[in-house]
Amino acid sequence: MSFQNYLTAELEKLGQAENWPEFDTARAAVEPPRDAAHGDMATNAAMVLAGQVKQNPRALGEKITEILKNHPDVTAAEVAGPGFVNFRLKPEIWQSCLKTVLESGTAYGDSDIGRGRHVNVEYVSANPTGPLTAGHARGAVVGDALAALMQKAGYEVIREYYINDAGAQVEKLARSVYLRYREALGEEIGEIPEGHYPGEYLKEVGEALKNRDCTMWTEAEEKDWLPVCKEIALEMMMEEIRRDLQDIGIKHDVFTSEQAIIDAGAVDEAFSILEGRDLIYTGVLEPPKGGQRPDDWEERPQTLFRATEFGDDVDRPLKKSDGSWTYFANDIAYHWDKYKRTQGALINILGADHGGYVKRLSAAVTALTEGKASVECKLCQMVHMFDNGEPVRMSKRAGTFVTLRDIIDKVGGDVLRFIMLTRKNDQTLEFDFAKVVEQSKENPVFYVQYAHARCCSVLRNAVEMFPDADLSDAALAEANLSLLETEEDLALIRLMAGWPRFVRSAAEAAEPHRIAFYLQELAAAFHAFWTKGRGETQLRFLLEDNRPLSMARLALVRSVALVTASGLAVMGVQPVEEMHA
RNA sequence: GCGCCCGUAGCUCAGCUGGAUAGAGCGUUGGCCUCCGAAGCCAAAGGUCGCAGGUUCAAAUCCUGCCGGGCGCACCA
Repeated sequence: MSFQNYLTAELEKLGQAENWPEFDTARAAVEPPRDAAHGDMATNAAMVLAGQVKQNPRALGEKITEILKNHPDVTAAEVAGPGFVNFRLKPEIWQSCLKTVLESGTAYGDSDIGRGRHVNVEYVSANPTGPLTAGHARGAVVGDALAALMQKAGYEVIREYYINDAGAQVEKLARSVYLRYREALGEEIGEIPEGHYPGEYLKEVGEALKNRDCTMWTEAEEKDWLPVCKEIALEMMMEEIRRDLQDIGIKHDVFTSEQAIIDAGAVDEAFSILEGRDLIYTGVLEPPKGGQRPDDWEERPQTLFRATEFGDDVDRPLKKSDGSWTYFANDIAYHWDKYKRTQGALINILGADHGGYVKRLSAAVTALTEGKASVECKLCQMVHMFDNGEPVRMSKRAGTFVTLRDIIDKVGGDVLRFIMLTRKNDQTLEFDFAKVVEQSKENPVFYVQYAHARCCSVLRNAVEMFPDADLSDAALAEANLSLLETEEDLALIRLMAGWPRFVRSAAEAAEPHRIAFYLQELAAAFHAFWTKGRGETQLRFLLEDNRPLSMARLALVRSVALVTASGLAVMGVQPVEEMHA
């Protein structure tokens, strides 16, 4: 029985015995205290209940102390501060945690809080009009790590990519490709005109079209070559995007095409549902006040969705002036489709520049599903690129920007992934090409990997020292773990014992970056232990003349490696076993 | 003008969904290599948690209003 349940049950009894008024223990928690010096576990129950049952918190704390002391695993308990009850557990409780780690491997920390429920994580979803950039990289990593985290927490996860292959942007793309096609045929095209994508990356698309169709389209009209250019451009761009993603270990389960959603009539369907609920009307929007008023603003009636009824600031247009659907209308249909397919929660990972979009989207989802579902949008703030402290100049208009491919080539996927998770998603992130490959403690990637490598190194040395010993995880799990009784041993064990709790709360908060911070903390504790062993022989992992303790310490070291690997797996980073200069 | 996000040590950032004396890295100062990897560790100094109210046993955390910075603001995606 958990301490939480034990305590609530005992408090119920006490309440009856002492004739307390009605009380609620929901906010009474049993948790490890923030400061380990306070003990192994602590509860705020006395403070939560004091007001409800009209008793002095410290006096109530004394009674709770007695209750806890009766628990077989508790060795000591005391009231502290304003009414906390701190208590200590038998060392065996902690030591046995290592056995669990060794038996579970990297599955340690898995939980079932998701209870198999479905969650759809949509991420990247970059326009297929160019290569993925540094900004996309962040969303890609955050989304993928979140998906892995939810999986570890017991959710059934669908990883999805929405391809914006309809609308004006892809037509612009197609026209740009047509220019490159004519260029490939030897024509002098000069400067790429306004309203086209200037990037060099389209040259190879034009080239490919030339190689396939020769001069077939040179004399054709736009209505004939446009679909051709569009198709080949989309195909090649998506291929490149998939390849980039694959090279950082990202593979989506589902790619959904915006055009396919439209073609399937899903937009009409969603529209008529909303219309049936009287959520569509024709009206005139006010222009935005203040400095940002567009100069080409024309006041005219539009087909609007009553987003304001669901918390948005204004009602939102569903049709453009030419009568076609807006992006938003398509997106409503897409989310309706996604909801029907997913049968569960929807999470979108978006760039910060889409911040103004989330209210209308959740309004639409709430409206369509009649409140049965909602979409949670996580916004990733911008990534600022540096090289050794110098900002890397980027200009979208000139077509010069740092691509995901650049980063992979320069620092590799593991570094990229780790660094992208070293900030909370709504915090801007600095990415410095020079710093992220530095081999020192200020680089968290290195610091954590180094800890893992050191663990592996100890295990390699153990083979030398005890050639006849069975050092498999199963064997180490049977070591005499009660020998791990120093404060240093227990500190490390406590940290690892908290891993499952940590994973759960990170999953509940949908914050994968926390994993990176946990791993740094674990690495720090391990490095500290290591260094202490240099001075105090008894704190070394391997003691030639003390085989039982060595085996127990190996169980500890191996556990550190496994927990680290377990965390890195969520982040999608490969643990390294050796690092040499 | 409106909406969303951010404001915590000199700098870059955590802070486990309201808990005890607010933490880490860099930088500064001073220590630790006959011994498992010193690419590491230990210690010291450094804070009105942007400001002002409010909620309660308890606020960096929740609410309101300001101040400062970022992003966005019909028919783009």
